Amino acid sequence: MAGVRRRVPRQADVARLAGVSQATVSAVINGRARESGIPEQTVRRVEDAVRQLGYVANAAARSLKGKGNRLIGVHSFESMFPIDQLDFYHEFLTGIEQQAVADGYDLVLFASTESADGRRHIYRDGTNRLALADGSVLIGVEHNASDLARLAGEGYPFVHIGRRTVPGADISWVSADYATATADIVARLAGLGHRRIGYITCADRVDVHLDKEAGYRTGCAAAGLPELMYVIDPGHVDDAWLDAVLATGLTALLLEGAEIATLVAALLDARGLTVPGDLSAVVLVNLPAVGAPRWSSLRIPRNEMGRVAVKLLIDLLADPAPAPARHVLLPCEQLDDITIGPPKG
Amino acid sequence: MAGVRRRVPRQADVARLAGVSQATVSAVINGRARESGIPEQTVRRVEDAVRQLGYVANAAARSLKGKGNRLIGVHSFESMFPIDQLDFYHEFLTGIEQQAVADGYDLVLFASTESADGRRHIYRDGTNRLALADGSVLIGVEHNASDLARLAGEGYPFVHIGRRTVPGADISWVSADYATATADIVARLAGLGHRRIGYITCADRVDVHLDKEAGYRTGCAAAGLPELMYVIDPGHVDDAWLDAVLATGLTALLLEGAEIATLVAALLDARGLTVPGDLSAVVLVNLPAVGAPRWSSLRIPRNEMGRVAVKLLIDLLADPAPAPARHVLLPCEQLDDITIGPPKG
DNA sequence: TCCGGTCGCTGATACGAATCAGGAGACGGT
DNA sequence: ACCGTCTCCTGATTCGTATCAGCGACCGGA
Repeated sequence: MAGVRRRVPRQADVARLAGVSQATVSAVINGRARESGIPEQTVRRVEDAVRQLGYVANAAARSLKGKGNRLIGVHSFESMFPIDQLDFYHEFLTGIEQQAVADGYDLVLFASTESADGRRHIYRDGTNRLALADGSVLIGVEHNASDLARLAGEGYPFVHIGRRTVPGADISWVSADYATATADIVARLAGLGHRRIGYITCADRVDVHLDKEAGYRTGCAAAGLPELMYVIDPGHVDDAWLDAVLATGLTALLLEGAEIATLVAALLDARGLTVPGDLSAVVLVNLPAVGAPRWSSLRIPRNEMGRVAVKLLIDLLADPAPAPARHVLLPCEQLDDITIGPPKG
Repeated sequence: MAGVRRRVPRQADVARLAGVSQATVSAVINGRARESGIPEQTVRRVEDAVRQLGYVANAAARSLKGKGNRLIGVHSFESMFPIDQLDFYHEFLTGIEQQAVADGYDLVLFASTESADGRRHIYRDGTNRLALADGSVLIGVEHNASDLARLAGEGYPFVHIGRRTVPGADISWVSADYATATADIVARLAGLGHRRIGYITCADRVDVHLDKEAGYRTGCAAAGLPELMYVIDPGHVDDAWLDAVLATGLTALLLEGAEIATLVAALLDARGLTVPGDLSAVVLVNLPAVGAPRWSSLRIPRNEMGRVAVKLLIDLLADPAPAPARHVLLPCEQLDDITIGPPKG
């Protein structure tokens, strides 16, 4: 850092240098020069002064006046770059960044809101730090319904990545169309001749799980198949449980997540059962590269979700009137067919 | 965003409800009640009013009043979340985020500065968007010396990740101690009996490469070994080249990067030579999980570099006087020994 | 009775940018 | 000479919060 650390220049400094008033500087900077009847020559003088001083508008002052500062917040309810979830946030962020680049926005990653337990809060010490940004994209499997409701109640513009329903609040979100994807998979299996398709899920279900469940039901109904749902506690699944499940004559399995898939894969393996030889299987999430069986799965369009969330948010920002919440469902591809086959026997 | 958009309450509203002045509300909210001599009873009245109205401090007004935004910028000279460089930025960002969390800062990822060619600039239209943040961390293998010099000249506080020397400017940076690590590896190989240790590098060397080169020279000098440097153009390396190199009696190789390592590995493989049986090899970068030979390599402490960069920046921010640039070298571990062995024969 | 000293607050002001009402000066018309 | 109009700009005010100087009331001591 060479040289003297001069005070950050303000509009007043620019004005002094250009020999005009602060109000004129503001007009020029905000492109209101023409309509304010400021001649080209003065505009140039101001612009030169801006360049010479390296003036940049103070974000706080700008948003205090109710103006945007081309800043989009990104808030997650846990650390954004955790080692063990590298892929998870990364893909969303990629999409978010791409769209921000395209629209000329910068991103604010809210990190200051983390409390001692590692959770992140929207409201902290009575302040809503998100207010610094023009609007925010919220991501997170976890969520704090009351914070979300409060944020929506304040009229703060935000878009949630992942479907979220909060009683009493209408929230804009972008989600993957799990329901349709799941129903399609059921249809596909039914088309191959499967008559008894099971769905294994976990006990603490949030919105995203409910979507898949609904899709499963729809798919079964459409194909005239029975619903065979198994709500399990991953800690208490053993051979006996598998026996009971297989005894019902299942020929195909949908599995809610990577953890469940890993568990079931181990049990099947111990039993000497093969996939898809003995049983077809599809996992309803993006599988991590390691630590999960290599089964057919869904491709959740995380990059697109990030992009669309930002696009949607910018739409909301452009609309000065309080617009109704908007919801976007993005199609969810089914990834390869390696563990889908005809029913055995 | 449902419902009536009622005005967000301010301190004045709280004050009216509690029957005190706005200044009193401010004092209570900022924990200055005791020192301002406000009795417990009044504090409670104010707190009740805060709860009743759901008052939340306006972050913009707050930081307008204070001097900083508690915003740290992160600028890279290319897209921050590129698919093909996932690991590269990710680890730095992890460290940066961790330290930001620890110190209660938020991060601004500058995305708006990207031009059509995908490069990112500090100065756009003559203005410096980085000024939005209190200070910034710059990352990037590429760099624009004149932009850096200008930024330093303006007195803008920043820390570069990776050693950078720019003529005429004194730049704070955090780097890995490549020189020591490289010298150590040479010493280690010499200790195993190697007498002819080669160093293969590329033509367009920047600061980081020069550090390793210096370390190599130091190591050779300390062990009394000859310097055997090969500056190659990755596009023009073939069997003939390998013949020439091997003819000099090399028993160990240091390789500048993953690309060079991959290339040499292919040539050795074609020749039926094994590592470390025929030749010991160490790569002087973090190797990617795929697309490179699994050779011994350096572990570049990217996470720590990110953390220390933020810490250093916050130090600089805390110091109102123009501090001299500061430089930090972090130790660089050598990762496993799988391709290091005694010289053949 | 008057002075000095807390206590418990309040009023005024500053932060930096946006906005609006208005004003000085030039110019043309009568 | 006077009015109206147009051009080009300025002063004053606003946003919500933090902070500081200071003020009235009350109390104890002389």
